[in-house]
Amino acid sequence: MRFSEIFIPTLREAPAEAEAVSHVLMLRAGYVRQLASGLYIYLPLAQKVMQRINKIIREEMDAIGAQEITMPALHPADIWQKTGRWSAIGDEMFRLKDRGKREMCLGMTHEEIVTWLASMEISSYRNLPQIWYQIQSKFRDEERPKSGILRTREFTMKDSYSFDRDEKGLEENYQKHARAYHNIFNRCGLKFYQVESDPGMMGGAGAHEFMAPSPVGEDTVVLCRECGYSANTELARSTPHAHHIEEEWKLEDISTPQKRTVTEVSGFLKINPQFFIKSLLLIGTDGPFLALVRGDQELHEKKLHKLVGDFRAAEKAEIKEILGVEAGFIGPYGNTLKKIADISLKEGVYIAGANKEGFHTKGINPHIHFDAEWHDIHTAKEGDRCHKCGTEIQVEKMIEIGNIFKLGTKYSEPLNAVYLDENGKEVPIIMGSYGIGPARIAAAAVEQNHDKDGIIWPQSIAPYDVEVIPLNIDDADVKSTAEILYTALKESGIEALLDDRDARPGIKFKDADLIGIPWQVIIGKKTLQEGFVELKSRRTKETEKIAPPDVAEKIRELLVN
RNA sequence: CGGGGCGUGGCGCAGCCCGGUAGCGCGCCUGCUUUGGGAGCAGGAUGCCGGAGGUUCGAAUCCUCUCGCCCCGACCA
Repeated sequence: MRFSEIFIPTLREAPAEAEAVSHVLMLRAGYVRQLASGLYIYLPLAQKVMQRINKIIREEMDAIGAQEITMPALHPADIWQKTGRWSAIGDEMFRLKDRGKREMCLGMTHEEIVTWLASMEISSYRNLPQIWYQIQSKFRDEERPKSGILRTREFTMKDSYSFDRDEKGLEENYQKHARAYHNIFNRCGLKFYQVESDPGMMGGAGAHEFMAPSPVGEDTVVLCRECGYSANTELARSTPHAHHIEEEWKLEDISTPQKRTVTEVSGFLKINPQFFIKSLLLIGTDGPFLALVRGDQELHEKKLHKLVGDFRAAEKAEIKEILGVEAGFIGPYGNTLKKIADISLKEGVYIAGANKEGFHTKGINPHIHFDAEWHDIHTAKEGDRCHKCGTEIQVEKMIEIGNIFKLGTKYSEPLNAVYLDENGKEVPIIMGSYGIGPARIAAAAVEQNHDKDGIIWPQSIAPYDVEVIPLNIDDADVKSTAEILYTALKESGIEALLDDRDARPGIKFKDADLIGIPWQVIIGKKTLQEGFVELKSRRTKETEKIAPPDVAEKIRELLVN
């Protein structure tokens, strides 16, 4: 393609609204433009990148036997009503009515639709297993779209769905997807991790996320370099590092006037927060109970929710009523409330509220002074130890680029997607659902591959393989060499962008670096008189002199590796 | 849903407090010169100052309402 014939509106300065590096660069390099909050237009270069990403996705999906289909983006409400998600999902779903006043929505995902299809068409175990996938638009009325194309209200997603007779089949298809995803993200040149994740409202038995490390990521992931444990902090387990005090603490109430929070009391007594018990009075479905975590830890509400179901924080008046003292002085010692304590409190001696206005109790020994159910209910953080091998864990921000879910029968049961087994017995289909965000692959690739001058695309998903840059097209030799090389490259099956603009060298260099095509062939008058052109790596900026006839061959070699 | 910020030529911004002819840089157009890292000179075009009301002789500027966008937190199927 010729630069003069492709629309690449580069910007010298970054628009003020962009914050994330990938957003700034994709705007500046002329890849995308914003239509409205969370709605983006993909310009020609971005379109090329997306096509290359989607090609890789299709190849790997096809390789595991997945079959591409296309489902509507516009859905009738009744199917969503049958699974309960019509009401379970709130404002995040775009809803509308058709001319007949029938309720409709724009699909946020396609479990309902694909399960409806399965319920209509699959009747026998002979029809199973199946994997169906599509690359389709999804709509989510995000409360806060952000970071350019990372979190938008309309986006394309590769979503696939597996249908099996039993758990064993599901497990096979789940692992097939995991392998396909590894191939896809590796081929796209991303650094990524497969981590355990919370199935959330997708429901079901198990889930993993594929995460690309980046400071603009919205998820936090716990990693153990030693044993490989990796999990989203929304469920990650860890063992907070145990601390021991030298001196013996005897059980005593100490005066802590007006000191309520752990930070205040810890500062007042000059004792580290890890020797405190943070006591939270919560109201569950069976009444009030205390949740206890170590002073330097945070309660993980999702973990607690899994243990006890719905709960809420007690109000001020309730605390006074139940414990006879105001928040800030409550503690586990000296009451018979049900207690759920974090495992980090199992050992050691602690200070906690004395359930007495203005006092804390020092010397509380968990096994002697109170009973509790022991669980991991803290939020894993940097410095904690791996719960599997004891190594210090690391915590990193990451972009979610894909996920895989074991759904089980969550959708097949309500939508009556069943098959008859060999015995003529009706059995619900076991399902899995698997997503990839192609735009997030692109954004993550830019986040992970850029420098001060612009984007550095991984070869496989770059909009073009090579950019040919004649520095002065007024020079007949330079111009004709560029044309000859451009043609030769094309004939070798290499996708080339020829900067045929009548522009100064500086502009061409700057634009080329911004756009980020991995190889540049620079044709300058002086070097050409010596019989050479230059081949430059966008990433390393290293330059090699090559005779023009050898260029196509050399680049083909580079692309293979 | 809480908190903060911003809307002025295509882009980045100043002007707003203290009301009085709408400015700067970049980009764009024309000509000449230039050509290895965003050129120089000369000339030129482009603004319902987000929108609606109000105050005033007069509003980009003051007041009220509204719409949009961004950031932090919460949420995220």
